[in-house]
Amino acid sequence: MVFEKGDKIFILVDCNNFYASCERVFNPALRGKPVVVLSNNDGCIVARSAEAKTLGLDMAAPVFKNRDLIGRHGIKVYSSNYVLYGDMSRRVMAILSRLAPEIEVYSIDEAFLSAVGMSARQLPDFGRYIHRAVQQQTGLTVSVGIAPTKTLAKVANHFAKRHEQHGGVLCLTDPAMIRDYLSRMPLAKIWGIGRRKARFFERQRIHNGLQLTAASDRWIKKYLTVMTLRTVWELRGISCIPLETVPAHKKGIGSSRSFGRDVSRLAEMEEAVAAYTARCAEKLRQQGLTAGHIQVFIATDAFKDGPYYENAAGNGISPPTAATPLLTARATDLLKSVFRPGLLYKRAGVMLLDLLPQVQVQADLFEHVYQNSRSQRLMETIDRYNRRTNSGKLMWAAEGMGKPWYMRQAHKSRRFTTRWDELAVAYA
DNA sequence: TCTGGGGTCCTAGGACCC
DNA sequence: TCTGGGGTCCTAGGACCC
Repeated sequence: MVFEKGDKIFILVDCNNFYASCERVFNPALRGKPVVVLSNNDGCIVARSAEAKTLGLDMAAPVFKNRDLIGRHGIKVYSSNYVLYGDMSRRVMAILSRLAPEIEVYSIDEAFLSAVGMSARQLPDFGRYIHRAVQQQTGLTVSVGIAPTKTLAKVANHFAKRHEQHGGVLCLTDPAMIRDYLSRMPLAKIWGIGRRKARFFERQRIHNGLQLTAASDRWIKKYLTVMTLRTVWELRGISCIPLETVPAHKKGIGSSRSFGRDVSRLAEMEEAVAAYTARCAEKLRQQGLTAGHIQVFIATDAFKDGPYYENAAGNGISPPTAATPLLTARATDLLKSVFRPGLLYKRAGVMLLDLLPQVQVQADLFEHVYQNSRSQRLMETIDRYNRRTNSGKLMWAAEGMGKPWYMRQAHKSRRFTTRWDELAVAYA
């Protein structure tokens, strides 16, 4: 049988331990050693090499609770280096785009591919070819899961990653084989079923993927959502989630961050909010969008004893804009309306909503074009400079200079692939 | 001392209308 | 004695994903 347009086959390619592997590609001294990468602010563990997993470090575990383990085993610790990971991701996606006719970049480290014009017998070979190509060209190892629905491709990928005998590639097209693997698939690991729903199913004596496929549609719709029903159909082999080769337009663009230390002064808070607004506005302009609504939120430390405060305020912006100074002025006003003196704040964020393409705004609001063009040219110039020099060197004075509230990043590696002065050095 | 950030989607419930 | 019901829009909150 040959898969043609209309026949569904999905190939999920997922990088193993992506962030930790990126660190290792440029630092051979890390081969075979346990490596972990931390979240922003050096708070939690967000990526672990195979060795680190074996030592018992959990995903999303706070670092401070694992200091002992990290010290005892000489585990190498890195702050997140998104410039490096983003660039490695682009390289992987470029390779995959050349290999398959259609690609959906699903996240920084995974993509779904289609397999049009290929026979069922060729699929495993194709999977192995992808595996080899990415390995040779980037030094990163991927797992490949192949199946008739996206959710089953995720299941295949799950086993390809964990069981060495598959060599990183598992093709699930045979119904008996699918049932066999589903019977060994823990519910909480199924795409779309989180911990919460898994617990619900356990109480109903449903313990694995195969049992879930046997549940009745009526029952699922009654107690859960249509989303869960879709997941169940996908597990039964009926494809409900199509390949999205064109990225959907964003509904909101946000930037939020925990502080390196508590912030209680309004002046410092204003700097942080200005900095987050500038970041959002930059992302906005990169995508050729403007925002018609802005939201600001601030929060105290949720982990501390005592009351937790989270306050948000939002407002419409007319006409919609992508100009940093305008957005910052609105954000500052909103901040003042929710800020309470005397509280120790730990986190703040800015969210831009009601996104509208820039061209549309100009067409609709003809009379504003002239007066906006100056600020638009300024924005373009700043963005171009920062992009070209790959730094955020041009910033707004409102962001402040010292940034005493800035997040901790004590273990950052170099930007090996995007900065000449940070290239890897090979010694003869 | 120390616990991420950026998204999506669905549902419930209130307001409002006819 | 008697107190509708259906549609729509909005928002807040929750679950989930990576």
